[in-house]
Amino acid sequence: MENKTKSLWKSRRTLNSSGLRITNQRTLLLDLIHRGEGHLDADELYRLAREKQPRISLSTVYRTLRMLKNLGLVEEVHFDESHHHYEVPPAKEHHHLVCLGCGKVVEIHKALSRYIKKNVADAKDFEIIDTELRMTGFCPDCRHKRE
Amino acid sequence: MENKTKSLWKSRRTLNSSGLRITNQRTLLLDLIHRGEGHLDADELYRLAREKQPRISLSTVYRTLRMLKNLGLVEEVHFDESHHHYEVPPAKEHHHLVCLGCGKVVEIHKALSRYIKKNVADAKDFEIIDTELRMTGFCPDCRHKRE
DNA sequence: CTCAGTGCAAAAGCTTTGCATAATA
DNA sequence: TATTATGCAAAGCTTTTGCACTGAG
Repeated sequence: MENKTKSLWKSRRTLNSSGLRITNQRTLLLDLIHRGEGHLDADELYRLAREKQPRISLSTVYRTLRMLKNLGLVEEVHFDESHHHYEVPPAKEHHHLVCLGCGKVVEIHKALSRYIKKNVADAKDFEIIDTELRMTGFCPDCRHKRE
Repeated sequence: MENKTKSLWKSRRTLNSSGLRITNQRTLLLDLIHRGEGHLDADELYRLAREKQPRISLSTVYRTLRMLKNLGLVEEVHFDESHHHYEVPPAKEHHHLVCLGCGKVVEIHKALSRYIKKNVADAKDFEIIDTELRMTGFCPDCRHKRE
Protein backbone atom coordinates (compact mmCIF):
# COMPACT_ATOMS: atom_id res chain seq x y z
CA MET A 1 0.00 0.00 0.00
CA GLU A 2 1.24 3.44 -0.97
CA ASN A 3 0.90 4.86 2.51
CA LYS A 4 2.85 2.16 4.24
CA THR A 5 5.85 2.66 1.99
CA LYS A 6 5.76 6.38 2.62
CA SER A 7 5.55 5.91 6.34
CA LEU A 8 8.42 3.43 6.21
CA TRP A 9 10.63 5.98 4.53
CA LYS A 10 9.68 8.58 7.03
CA SER A 11 10.87 6.21 9.75
CA ARG A 12 14.20 5.67 8.05
CA ARG A 13 14.70 9.37 7.61
CA THR A 14 13.96 9.93 11.29
CA LEU A 15 16.53 7.34 12.31
CA ASN A 16 19.08 8.86 10.03
CA SER A 17 18.58 12.40 11.18
CA SER A 18 18.77 11.28 14.78
CA GLY A 19 22.21 9.87 14.15
CA LEU A 20 20.94 6.33 14.59
CA ARG A 21 22.16 3.53 12.38
CA ILE A 22 20.01 1.72 9.91
CA THR A 23 20.77 -1.91 10.58
CA ASN A 24 19.28 -5.02 9.04
CA GLN A 25 17.45 -5.74 12.26
CA ARG A 26 15.88 -2.30 12.39
CA THR A 27 14.94 -2.41 8.75
CA LEU A 28 13.27 -5.77 9.20
CA LEU A 29 11.40 -4.79 12.35
CA LEU A 30 10.18 -1.52 10.87
CA ASP A 31 9.00 -3.40 7.84
CA LEU A 32 7.12 -5.96 9.91
CA ILE A 33 5.49 -3.29 12.04
CA HIS A 34 4.35 -1.35 9.01
CA ARG A 35 3.29 -4.41 7.12
CA GLY A 36 1.47 -5.84 10.13
CA GLU A 37 -2.11 -5.27 10.97
CA GLY A 38 -1.05 -3.50 14.14
CA HIS A 39 -1.39 -4.64 17.71
CA LEU A 40 1.72 -6.73 17.61
CA ASP A 41 3.41 -7.64 20.83
CA ALA A 42 7.14 -8.07 21.29
CA ASP A 43 7.00 -11.82 21.20
CA GLU A 44 4.93 -11.99 18.05
CA LEU A 45 7.30 -9.57 16.39
CA TYR A 46 10.25 -11.68 17.51
CA ARG A 47 8.62 -14.78 16.05
CA LEU A 48 7.99 -13.07 12.72
CA ALA A 49 11.44 -11.54 12.63
CA ARG A 50 13.15 -14.88 13.14
CA GLU A 51 11.55 -16.22 10.01
CA LYS A 52 13.69 -13.77 8.05
CA GLN A 53 16.66 -13.38 10.39
CA PRO A 54 16.97 -16.46 12.57
CA ARG A 55 19.75 -14.97 14.67
CA ILE A 56 17.91 -11.83 15.75
CA SER A 57 17.53 -11.60 19.52
CA LEU A 58 14.58 -10.72 21.67
CA SER A 59 16.62 -7.95 23.30
CA THR A 60 17.02 -6.31 19.94
CA VAL A 61 13.27 -6.43 19.47
CA TYR A 62 12.67 -4.78 22.82
CA ARG A 63 15.43 -2.24 22.34
CA THR A 64 14.17 -1.36 18.90
CA LEU A 65 10.60 -0.99 20.12
CA ARG A 66 11.70 1.28 22.92
CA MET A 67 13.73 3.38 20.56
CA LEU A 68 10.90 3.67 18.06
CA LYS A 69 8.55 4.57 20.84
CA ASN A 70 10.85 7.33 22.04
CA LEU A 71 11.10 8.66 18.53
CA GLY A 72 7.32 8.57 18.29
CA LEU A 73 7.44 6.13 15.39
CA VAL A 74 5.40 3.46 17.13
CA GLU A 75 2.97 3.63 20.01
CA GLU A 76 2.41 1.34 22.93
CA VAL A 77 -1.16 0.24 23.43
CA HIS A 78 -2.43 -1.33 26.64
CA PHE A 79 -5.05 -3.99 26.44
CA ASP A 80 -6.26 -6.27 29.20
CA GLU A 81 -3.24 -8.46 29.08
CA SER A 82 -0.21 -7.69 31.11
CA HIS A 83 2.09 -7.04 28.22
CA HIS A 84 2.38 -4.26 25.68
CA HIS A 85 1.20 -4.04 22.13
CA TYR A 86 2.72 -1.82 19.51
CA GLU A 87 1.41 -0.14 16.43
CA VAL A 88 2.26 2.56 13.97
CA PRO A 89 0.75 5.78 15.27
CA PRO A 90 -1.82 6.25 12.59
CA ALA A 91 -3.55 9.40 11.52
CA LYS A 92 -6.25 7.80 13.62
CA GLU A 93 -6.11 7.73 17.39
CA HIS A 94 -6.58 4.76 19.69
CA HIS A 95 -10.20 4.06 19.29
CA HIS A 96 -10.77 0.36 19.34
CA LEU A 97 -13.71 -1.92 19.43
CA VAL A 98 -12.71 -5.38 20.60
CA CYS A 99 -14.85 -8.48 20.17
CA LEU A 100 -14.95 -10.61 23.30
CA GLY A 101 -15.88 -13.62 21.22
CA CYS A 102 -13.19 -13.81 18.56
CA GLY A 103 -10.78 -11.05 19.55
CA LYS A 104 -11.32 -9.12 16.35
CA VAL A 105 -10.32 -5.46 16.63
CA VAL A 106 -12.22 -2.82 14.71
CA GLU A 107 -11.26 0.80 14.40
CA ILE A 108 -13.81 3.37 15.37
CA HIS A 109 -14.36 6.34 13.12
CA LYS A 110 -12.91 9.69 14.11
CA ALA A 111 -15.96 11.91 14.25
CA LEU A 112 -16.62 10.70 17.76
CA SER A 113 -13.16 11.63 18.83
CA ARG A 114 -13.63 15.27 18.06
CA TYR A 115 -16.98 15.30 19.78
CA ILE A 116 -15.66 13.68 22.93
CA LYS A 117 -12.57 15.80 23.05
CA LYS A 118 -14.39 19.07 22.75
CA ASN A 119 -17.02 18.05 25.26
CA VAL A 120 -14.61 16.99 27.95
CA ALA A 121 -12.18 19.82 27.39
CA ASP A 122 -14.98 22.31 27.84
CA ALA A 123 -16.52 20.66 30.85
CA LYS A 124 -13.29 20.10 32.77
CA ASP A 125 -11.18 22.95 31.53
CA PHE A 126 -8.49 20.52 30.52
CA GLU A 127 -6.13 20.80 27.59
CA ILE A 128 -6.58 17.39 26.01
CA ILE A 129 -3.47 15.85 24.49
CA ASP A 130 -4.51 12.30 23.76
CA THR A 131 -7.66 10.24 23.71
CA GLU A 132 -7.81 6.50 24.12
CA LEU A 133 -11.15 4.80 23.76
CA ARG A 134 -11.64 1.10 24.11
CA MET A 135 -14.94 -0.67 23.93
CA THR A 136 -15.54 -4.37 24.25
CA GLY A 137 -18.53 -6.36 23.18
CA PHE A 138 -19.67 -8.91 20.62
CA CYS A 139 -19.42 -8.59 16.88
CA PRO A 140 -22.35 -9.70 14.71
CA ASP A 141 -20.85 -13.13 14.05
CA CYS A 142 -20.15 -13.95 17.66
CA ARG A 143 -23.47 -12.57 18.76
CA HIS A 144 -25.24 -14.96 16.44
CA LYS A 145 -23.19 -17.88 17.67
CA ARG A 146 -24.16 -17.10 21.23
CA GLU A 147 -27.86 -17.07 20.48
CA MET B 1 -18.75 8.15 53.72
CA GLU B 2 -22.13 6.45 53.77
CA ASN B 3 -21.71 4.90 50.34
CA LYS B 4 -18.40 3.30 51.07
CA THR B 5 -19.74 1.48 54.09
CA LYS B 6 -22.67 0.19 52.08
CA SER B 7 -20.44 -1.03 49.33
CA LEU B 8 -18.17 -2.69 51.87
CA TRP B 9 -21.08 -4.65 53.27
CA LYS B 10 -22.16 -5.65 49.84
CA SER B 11 -18.69 -7.09 49.31
CA ARG B 12 -18.85 -9.10 52.53
CA ARG B 13 -22.25 -10.44 51.64
CA THR B 14 -20.98 -11.49 48.23
CA LEU B 15 -18.06 -13.36 49.80
CA ASN B 16 -20.36 -15.04 52.25
CA SER B 17 -22.92 -16.15 49.72
CA SER B 18 -20.14 -17.47 47.50
CA GLY B 19 -19.04 -19.75 50.31
CA LEU B 20 -15.81 -17.80 50.74
CA ARG B 21 -14.41 -17.14 54.16
CA ILE B 22 -14.14 -13.72 55.67
CA THR B 23 -10.62 -13.55 56.97
CA ASN B 24 -8.79 -10.71 58.66
CA GLN B 25 -6.69 -10.25 55.56
CA ARG B 26 -9.69 -10.00 53.28
CA THR B 27 -11.47 -7.64 55.62
CA LEU B 28 -8.43 -5.40 55.78
CA LEU B 29 -7.84 -5.39 52.03
CA LEU B 30 -11.47 -4.70 51.23
CA ASP B 31 -11.42 -1.88 53.70
CA LEU B 32 -8.30 -0.35 52.19
CA ILE B 33 -9.65 -0.64 48.68
CA HIS B 34 -12.90 1.03 49.62
CA ARG B 35 -11.26 3.65 51.75
CA GLY B 36 -8.63 4.36 49.10
CA GLU B 37 -8.95 6.92 46.40
CA GLY B 38 -8.88 4.17 43.82
CA HIS B 39 -6.16 3.31 41.35
CA LEU B 40 -4.16 1.33 43.86
CA ASP B 41 -1.66 -1.17 42.64
CA ALA B 42 -0.81 -4.44 44.36
CA ASP B 43 2.37 -3.15 45.86
CA GLU B 44 0.83 -0.01 47.28
CA LEU B 45 -1.94 -2.10 48.78
CA TYR B 46 0.63 -4.45 50.27
CA ARG B 47 2.47 -1.53 51.80
CA LEU B 48 -0.69 -0.12 53.34
CA ALA B 49 -1.85 -3.51 54.55
CA ARG B 50 1.40 -4.21 56.36
CA GLU B 51 0.91 -1.13 58.49
CA LYS B 52 -2.04 -2.90 60.09
CA GLN B 53 -1.03 -6.54 59.63
CA PRO B 54 2.74 -6.79 59.37
CA ARG B 55 2.65 -10.49 58.56
CA ILE B 56 0.36 -10.30 55.56
CA SER B 57 2.00 -11.58 52.39
CA LEU B 58 2.12 -10.19 48.91
CA SER B 59 0.69 -13.45 47.59
CA THR B 60 -2.39 -12.88 49.67
CA VAL B 61 -2.76 -9.43 48.20
CA TYR B 62 -2.55 -10.79 44.68
CA ARG B 63 -4.82 -13.73 45.43
CA THR B 64 -7.37 -11.48 47.05
CA LEU B 65 -7.31 -9.04 44.18
CA ARG B 66 -7.82 -11.82 41.67
CA MET B 67 -10.68 -13.23 43.68
CA LEU B 68 -12.35 -9.84 44.03
CA LYS B 69 -11.90 -9.24 40.35
CA ASN B 70 -13.55 -12.55 39.49
CA LEU B 71 -16.44 -11.70 41.77
CA GLY B 72 -16.71 -8.33 40.07
CA LEU B 73 -16.01 -6.52 43.32
CA VAL B 74 -12.97 -4.69 42.02
CA GLU B 75 -11.83 -3.88 38.52
CA GLU B 76 -8.46 -3.92 36.91
CA VAL B 77 -7.51 -0.73 35.14
CA HIS B 78 -4.64 -0.49 32.67
CA PHE B 79 -2.65 2.67 32.57
CA ASP B 80 0.63 3.27 30.83
CA GLU B 81 2.69 1.46 33.37
CA SER B 82 3.40 -2.19 33.10
CA HIS B 83 1.47 -3.24 36.14
CA HIS B 84 -2.21 -3.30 37.04
CA HIS B 85 -4.27 -0.89 39.07
CA TYR B 86 -7.40 -1.78 40.96
CA GLU B 87 -10.47 0.12 41.95
CA VAL B 88 -13.97 -0.43 43.19
CA PRO B 89 -16.22 -0.65 40.16
CA PRO B 90 -18.29 2.42 40.72
CA ALA B 91 -21.67 3.20 39.31
CA LYS B 92 -19.48 5.07 36.89
CA GLU B 93 -17.51 3.35 34.17
CA HIS B 94 -13.85 3.79 33.36
CA HIS B 95 -13.80 7.24 32.03
CA HIS B 96 -10.70 8.96 33.18
CA LEU B 97 -9.05 12.22 32.51
CA VAL B 98 -5.40 12.12 33.55
CA CYS B 99 -3.24 15.19 34.00
CA LEU B 100 0.20 14.77 32.47
CA GLY B 101 1.56 17.45 34.76
CA CYS B 102 0.57 16.33 38.24
CA GLY B 103 -0.98 12.92 37.65
CA LYS B 104 -4.34 13.97 38.98
CA VAL B 105 -7.17 11.70 37.81
CA VAL B 106 -10.61 13.15 37.18
CA GLU B 107 -13.72 11.17 36.45
CA ILE B 108 -15.66 12.07 33.36
CA HIS B 109 -19.42 12.40 33.53
CA LYS B 110 -21.57 9.61 32.18
CA ALA B 111 -23.67 11.37 29.60
CA LEU B 112 -20.88 10.95 27.11
CA SER B 113 -20.77 7.26 27.74
CA ARG B 114 -24.29 6.70 26.61
CA TYR B 115 -23.77 8.82 23.56
CA ILE B 116 -20.62 7.01 22.53
CA LYS B 117 -22.04 3.60 23.21
CA LYS B 118 -25.15 4.12 21.16
CA ASN B 119 -23.24 5.67 18.31
CA VAL B 120 -20.68 2.92 18.00
CA ALA B 121 -23.13 0.10 18.55
CA ASP B 122 -25.29 1.40 15.73
CA ALA B 123 -22.46 2.06 13.34
CA LYS B 124 -20.65 -1.23 13.81
CA ASP B 125 -23.51 -3.53 14.71
CA PHE B 126 -21.72 -4.53 17.89
CA GLU B 127 -23.26 -5.41 21.20
CA ILE B 128 -21.24 -3.20 23.54
CA ILE B 129 -20.41 -4.67 26.93
CA ASP B 130 -17.90 -2.25 28.35
CA THR B 131 -16.49 1.16 27.56
CA GLU B 132 -13.11 2.40 28.67
CA LEU B 133 -12.20 5.96 27.89
CA ARG B 134 -8.93 7.52 28.86
CA MET B 135 -7.86 11.01 27.99
CA THR B 136 -4.63 12.70 28.93
CA GLY B 137 -3.82 16.35 28.97
CA PHE B 138 -3.14 19.23 31.32
CA CYS B 139 -5.35 20.41 34.13
CA PRO B 140 -5.85 24.15 34.66
CA ASP B 141 -3.16 24.35 37.35
CA CYS B 142 -0.49 22.61 35.34
CA ARG B 143 -1.43 24.47 32.22
CA HIS B 144 -0.81 27.76 33.97
CA LYS B 145 2.50 26.59 35.34
CA ARG B 146 3.62 25.69 31.82
CA GLU B 147 2.80 29.11 30.41
C1' DC C 1 -12.57 -31.16 63.11
C1' DT C 2 -12.07 -29.91 58.15
C1' DC C 3 -11.01 -27.69 54.48
C1' DA C 4 -10.33 -23.01 52.59
C1' DG C 5 -6.92 -19.52 53.13
C1' DT C 6 -2.27 -17.99 54.41
C1' DG C 7 2.84 -17.26 54.44
C1' DC C 8 6.96 -18.37 52.52
C1' DA C 9 9.95 -19.47 49.00
C1' DA C 10 10.47 -20.68 44.57
C1' DA C 11 9.06 -20.25 39.75
C1' DA C 12 7.10 -18.06 35.83
C1' DG C 13 6.14 -14.35 32.44
C1' DC C 14 7.66 -10.05 30.39
C1' DT C 15 11.23 -6.61 29.99
C1' DT C 16 15.83 -4.58 30.81
C1' DT C 17 20.88 -4.61 31.27
C1' DG C 18 26.14 -5.80 31.16
C1' DC C 19 29.51 -7.12 28.38
C1' DA C 20 32.22 -8.92 24.60
C1' DT C 21 31.60 -9.20 19.57
C1' DA C 22 29.97 -7.62 15.06
C1' DA C 23 28.64 -4.16 11.77
C1' DT C 24 27.56 0.65 10.27
C1' DA C 25 28.98 5.16 8.91
C1' DT D 1 38.53 3.02 12.27
C1' DA D 2 35.38 4.69 15.83
C1' DT D 3 31.46 3.98 17.80
C1' DT D 4 26.90 2.22 17.77
C1' DA D 5 24.12 -1.88 17.73
C1' DT D 6 23.77 -6.78 18.48
C1' DG D 7 23.50 -11.41 20.76
C1' DC D 8 23.73 -13.87 24.74
C1' DA D 9 23.12 -14.66 29.36
C1' DA D 10 21.97 -12.94 33.52
C1' DA D 11 19.18 -9.96 36.32
C1' DG D 12 14.82 -7.28 37.48
C1' DC D 13 9.91 -6.63 38.18
C1' DT D 14 5.39 -7.97 38.58
C1' DT D 15 2.50 -11.83 39.20
C1' DT D 16 1.58 -16.87 40.05
C1' DT D 17 2.14 -21.38 42.24
C1' DG D 18 3.39 -25.46 45.50
C1' DC D 19 3.29 -26.84 49.94
C1' DA D 20 3.01 -27.23 54.81
C1' DC D 21 0.70 -24.75 58.39
C1' DT D 22 -3.12 -21.87 60.35
C1' DG D 23 -7.59 -20.50 61.38
C1' DA D 24 -12.64 -19.71 60.06
C1' DG D 25 -16.88 -22.05 60.10
